[in-house]
Amino acid sequence: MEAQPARRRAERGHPKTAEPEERLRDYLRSKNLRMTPERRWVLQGVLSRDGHFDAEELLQFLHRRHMPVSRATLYRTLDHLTASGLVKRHRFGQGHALFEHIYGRHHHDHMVCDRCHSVIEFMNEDIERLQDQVCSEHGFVSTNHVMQIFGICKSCQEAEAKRMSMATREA
Amino acid sequence: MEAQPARRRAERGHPKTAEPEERLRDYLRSKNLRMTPERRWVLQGVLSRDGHFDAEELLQFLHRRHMPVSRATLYRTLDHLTASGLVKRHRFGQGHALFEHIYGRHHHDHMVCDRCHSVIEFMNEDIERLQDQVCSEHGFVSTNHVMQIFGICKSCQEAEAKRMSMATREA
DNA sequence: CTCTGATTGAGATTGAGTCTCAACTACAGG
DNA sequence: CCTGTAGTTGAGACTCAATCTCAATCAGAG
Repeated sequence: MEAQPARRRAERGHPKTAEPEERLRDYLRSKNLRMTPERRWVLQGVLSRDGHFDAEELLQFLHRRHMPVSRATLYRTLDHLTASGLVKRHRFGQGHALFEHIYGRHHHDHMVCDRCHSVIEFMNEDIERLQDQVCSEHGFVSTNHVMQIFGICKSCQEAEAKRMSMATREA
Repeated sequence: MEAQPARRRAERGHPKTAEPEERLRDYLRSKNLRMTPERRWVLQGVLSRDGHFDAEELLQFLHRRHMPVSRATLYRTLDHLTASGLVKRHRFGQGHALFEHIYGRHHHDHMVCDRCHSVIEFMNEDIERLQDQVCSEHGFVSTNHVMQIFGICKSCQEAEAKRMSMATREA
């Protein structure tokens, strides 16, 4: 919320990973952990992905890019990235977890289509405020929340409507 | 929302499972599925549990009560109960799914304590209304939603505060 | 440069949940 | 009350995301 020091301005042109890497390093240091090439690679991979991805997908991506990280290390690093607030882990109904990097992004919630599994992001200040209110009513200190609305997205509804009208015409 | 037929009134004294069983039966019939002892047992077990439970726990409970349902059948039946709107499935962070029966209960959301894993239920009309509003803004038809707030509950905060003050006194 | 405790990866392991299939059974229709 | 058939069950095999093991390796403070 405070004004950025002038020094920050000079960094604008830097590679996108420089600052988050610094943040990861700080986190690691605070836990007596070490920066390693593998952790750097995972961070890079995570930042390069838009939207939601799963661990397997990221693993493939890293291998294609000649950043050979083992599955074990990938999961371990995703835990650290989550703990350091650079990444968020989701569980949308299906089996496995999905991740998204939240560095430099605003908080948002999700609508998930039960048909096509597409994900719509949204954010509503009023809801957020009410959530805080509910928490304080219960003396609960919130560190995080998820809100997922499941249903049918607009285009799936339209597809459905079209299919219905076709069927009716035939009869 | 309509007035109940007079016939309903006479059922007040019936065992708690009679009406939900009817509802399950209707659902099964609509899908060309059959009512079986196993499905009845699972329904009974589910209704007898307050709050959240996992599949394994329910399995043990049923076996103790001499209602020997296999793991496969339990999962299959929980799917049907979920589809018929008698049960809700949750995934609070941890690995496995938790269930709760929602027959005769009002919709509610959850706060989950990261320390002690206790779950606080809450319900806020304003939030619900805003969610509907967000959906209609996106032409999204919602069938279901989950909202989970993670953080530290009141009693864990107090425990923490006490521990801190002890530590300080020592130094 | 050295030493120590953190880190890594291959592969084994876990565990929730699903699948298979032969034996069984609910129930609609005689 | 039978009978036929299509749905149901359970033991155990299987899946697959995620975690664990442990010997070899390495980061980084001093």
